[in-house]
Amino acid sequence: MPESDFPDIRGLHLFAEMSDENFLALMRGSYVQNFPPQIDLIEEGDPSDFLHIVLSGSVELFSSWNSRETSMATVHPVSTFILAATIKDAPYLMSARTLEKSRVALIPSQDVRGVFDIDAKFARNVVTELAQCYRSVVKNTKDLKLRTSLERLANYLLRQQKRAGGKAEFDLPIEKRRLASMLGMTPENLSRAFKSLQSYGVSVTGNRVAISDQRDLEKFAKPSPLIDDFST
Amino acid sequence: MPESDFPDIRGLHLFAEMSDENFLALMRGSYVQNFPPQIDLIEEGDPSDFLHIVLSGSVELFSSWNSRETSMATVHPVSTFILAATIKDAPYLMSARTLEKSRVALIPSQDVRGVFDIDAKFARNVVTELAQCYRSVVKNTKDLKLRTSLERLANYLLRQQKRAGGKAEFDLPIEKRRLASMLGMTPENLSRAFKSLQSYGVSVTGNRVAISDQRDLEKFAKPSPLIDDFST
DNA sequence: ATCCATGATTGACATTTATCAAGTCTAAAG
DNA sequence: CTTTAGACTTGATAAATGTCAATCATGGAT
Repeated sequence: MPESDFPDIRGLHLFAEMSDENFLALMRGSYVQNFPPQIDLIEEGDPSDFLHIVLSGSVELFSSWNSRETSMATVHPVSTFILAATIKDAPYLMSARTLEKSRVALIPSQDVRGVFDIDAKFARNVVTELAQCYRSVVKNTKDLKLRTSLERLANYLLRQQKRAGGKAEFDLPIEKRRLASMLGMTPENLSRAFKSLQSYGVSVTGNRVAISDQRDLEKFAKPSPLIDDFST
Repeated sequence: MPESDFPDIRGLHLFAEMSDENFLALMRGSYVQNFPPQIDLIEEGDPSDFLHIVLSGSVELFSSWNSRETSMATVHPVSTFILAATIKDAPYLMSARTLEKSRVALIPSQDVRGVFDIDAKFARNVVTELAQCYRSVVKNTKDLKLRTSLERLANYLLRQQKRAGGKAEFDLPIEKRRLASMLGMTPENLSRAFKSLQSYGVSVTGNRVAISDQRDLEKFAKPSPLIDDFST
């Protein structure tokens, strides 16, 4: 791996506090690769040989069963993915593919587990990261089970708006078909859901979303920190 | 906490490998309490002051939003719950209530975090436990998003059957209304789903389930280790 | 033993969501 | 500039799921 990539990785909370020695040991066995769009990086069920880090571009995590497929998450730079499988030395539960041209670092799982055992700071941060991931998935489950698809979309828009700086207008960061799958609905249904949200002041043209009546949309969406907050 | 409860807790993988000294330090600040059925132990949103351990009885984890409620998991002895909140020092994402008369140990979260920082073995096992929890929730999400309610029920029955020893007959370990909520459906729908599964050789009387044609049910349910296996 | 509260079931119906089949739009390639 | 492939949309329809109301168990309490 070129040393120019070190800072990005070191900047991740996960790697920020470990010793230089251990960090370099991890980097030594790792490598970086550039992938074109729509390339499968991981297939669920495979042994978890590498911890992956998206350095640029973006990666979709998805799962399949019985010839159905669903989007589980989109990973943006700079983030790791499939940490749990790496730590547990268990098969991947999700597949991964690039959405666009992407640069991905690969750290051998064995090395990660090795350093985990000897570097307490790293171990500490692995735990924080895992706890964070766990809580994200729990929130997602609550979103899925407690809300209708229309409510999920409304709250998604509010989350996205906040993430984009809170302005009344912002761009959807992913394709609508993928968004539909993330929210657990069909693309057709998403189209109709956007239409229904017009009554609450939401208008969409292409990827651009405008929220004309913030108050009204929030009254409908009823966002909750215990489902919609990123951090906590 | 009475010393008689120590072995049960020490027997948990989470606490099995830490030093005696640190284990006793944890126990020193902890206490045990007996609760009647249907008592709220935790309300989501509260600060996570204690790591909880079910010693006997059983506890339901559930969540609410907009006056709806959903069952997230049932915790059986001997297991901890809400470890992630404790470690992150973040508010609980789920509420908890006893389902039956239950004995619950409470370990101050601050102590858990303290020992976590000085006991590498404990830290190691916290990570394993968290990774396990994370993967469980991911499997649950796949179950919810990739399967219809009928398929979820069929696979639930197969999992329960395996857990009960693989016999053709076994008992449902929870109320049907709660099962319905766990599976993301209404009690009425669960009733109809059981009826629909008759065509695949499933018969239910009260809590007793009998599977007459294992092959047929599996052909319909299409269980997958990446969704239905407990361990991996 | 009877009563009563609670959960489970059933039927009728409404709502939500998915599916299928056209279409429209858009952006990149020739 | 035109073509074309893919995403998006729309309408019609079907399937799945939820709601409401009534009824049927079942197991404790009196």
